[in-house]
Amino acid sequence: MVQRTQERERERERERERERAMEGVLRRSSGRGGVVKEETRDQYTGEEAVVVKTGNKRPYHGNEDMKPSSPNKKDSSCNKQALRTHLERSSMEPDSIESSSSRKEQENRLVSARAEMGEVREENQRLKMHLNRIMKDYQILQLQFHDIIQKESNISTDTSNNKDQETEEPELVSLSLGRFSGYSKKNEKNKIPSEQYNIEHKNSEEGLNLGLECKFEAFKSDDNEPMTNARSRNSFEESKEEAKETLPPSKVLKTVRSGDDEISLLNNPAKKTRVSVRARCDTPTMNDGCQWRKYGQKIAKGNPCPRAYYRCTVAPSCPVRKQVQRCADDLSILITTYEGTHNHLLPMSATAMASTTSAAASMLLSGSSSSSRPGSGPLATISTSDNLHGLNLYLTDNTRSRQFYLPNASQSPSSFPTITLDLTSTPSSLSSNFDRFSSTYPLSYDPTSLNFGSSESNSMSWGNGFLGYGSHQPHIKNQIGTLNVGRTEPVENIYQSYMQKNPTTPPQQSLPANAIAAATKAITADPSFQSALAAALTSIIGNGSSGNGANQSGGPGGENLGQKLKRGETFQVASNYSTTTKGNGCASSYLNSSSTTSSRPVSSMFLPSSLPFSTSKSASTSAGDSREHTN
DNA sequence: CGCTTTTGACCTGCGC
DNA sequence: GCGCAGGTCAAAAGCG
Repeated sequence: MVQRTQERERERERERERERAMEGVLRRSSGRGGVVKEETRDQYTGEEAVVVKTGNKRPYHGNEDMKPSSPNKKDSSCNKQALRTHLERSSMEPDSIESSSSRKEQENRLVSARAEMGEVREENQRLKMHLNRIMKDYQILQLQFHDIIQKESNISTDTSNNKDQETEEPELVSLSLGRFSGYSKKNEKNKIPSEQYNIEHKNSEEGLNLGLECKFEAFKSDDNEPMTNARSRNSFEESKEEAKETLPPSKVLKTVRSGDDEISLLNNPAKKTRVSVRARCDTPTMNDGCQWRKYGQKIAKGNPCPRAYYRCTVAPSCPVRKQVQRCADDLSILITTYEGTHNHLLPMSATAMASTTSAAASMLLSGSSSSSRPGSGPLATISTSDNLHGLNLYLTDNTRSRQFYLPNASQSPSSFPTITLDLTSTPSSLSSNFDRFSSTYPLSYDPTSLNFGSSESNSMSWGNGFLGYGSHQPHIKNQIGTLNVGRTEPVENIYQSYMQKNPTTPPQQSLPANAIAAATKAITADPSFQSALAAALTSIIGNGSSGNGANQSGGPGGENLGQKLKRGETFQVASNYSTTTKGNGCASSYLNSSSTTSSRPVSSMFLPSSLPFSTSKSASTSAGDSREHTN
């Protein structure tokens, strides 16, 4: 009996010890677990919920441990449960050393989970900040858009008495935020109702597409649709007449053709503005978000590489086409020439590129439109490089003796005025300009974004309008500005610069970079661009074909794009964006500015970019999509 | 089976 | 008018 009693007492003591041990550990773990609980609660009730949701939306590249907090919380609760079970088991065992080690293990896990959650929370806060900035930018753009539309409506009301609608139509200028807006007859044809427009607008807002798409309907490249801009035609015929008065007939045409792209455009409806994108890419095509179907291939003269012809297949009637060809001089450079305007909703992944090319084309058109007025005097517009943030934009017009950028006609196959966005140049003085950009344009982050090729992919992709580095490129921490493969040093400089400016940004591998979206943003958000654009719009809308409207643009003493185009100057508009396959096929690029001279104040285009390279094995596919997506 | 790619033929514009 | 080059078409082949 005594022994029984003693045994019972011993058992009770053991149980008490177990309970004490359990309580102790649970107290400790509940201290950390409390955090978990609290965060769990916050996830559904507090501000953190938004943050967590935002994080959840982000497909986490690379580090799966950094996935949003809910899995971690789950893990934490599981850990707690496991800990309890483990402690119960271990308490049964006489060896307490083992249980203490396991406790430490559990504690370590808790600590690591907690740290991860903290990181996720910080990142989410940053994302929120970026989101807010983007929203502000969008609102600004929206206001400007409405102003332009109001001006347009007022002016069209004034002039409607004198001119019929047919004449007015080509004068219409519609600005859309990366979308096709329905402000013209043409859009009426396409039956894009205002509701749809609103939806698109809304989508743009939701999708934070800030790309400015300025469409000059007169030049809109809808196939088989003759331009009926009598007024413009008349104005240019007048120009010709003026030229004839002072020049021998043989020189007239030459002067006109070599002097003004717009004249060529307007006199030849078939001529369309093209936007050519040069980028380093080892893959056959650039994936930029749209669906394309190859309809032809030709060996062009002067280039051993065949030129491929693609047609947009997002909508059956979409007139947009593109040509893809490798540069003869540098086979690593892929030249993609876009032609036409999408007449359909673009996928989110395609809006950025579309917006950028549209913006570039619009710059061309706006510049030339305002410069087309003979005797208009010095045009007070912008120094292009300034306005475009140092993006390298080259204008090519093969009708002229001078040819820019593109070494031979085969690469600029037509007589269309072509803007080339050069994304291949060597960066220079990035950091000095980066500060401005980074302070103005928050880096956005979207891992689903812009893919340029991939370790497995043969295609370079522009996803979601964001350039992003693949998760499998953890060594690339951040790329702001130029995307440049194989130039890690400049990247580091940029990164350092950015870090100085944005100390809160962690050096994670996927630091946001949306080269195209940022390029568009930079182009469109820059005050000088806005003034230039406003000038162009004003000159078109407000002055019609008269030659007086050119002086309304921005900076005094400036020279507008069109005039420069007349002389065939090279414009630095394009982000020097390059991608190459490196190692496993991943490429990194960065945008940079190539203009650093003091005479040309540099406002470099710093395009925050991350470049996840798509992982499709197909030559024409990108990650997650069996079809090619390009813009 | 449907879609895409390939590829030779055809069309068109331009220069001589 | 002819030749050249760019661009497009469409049938055949390939692919999932």
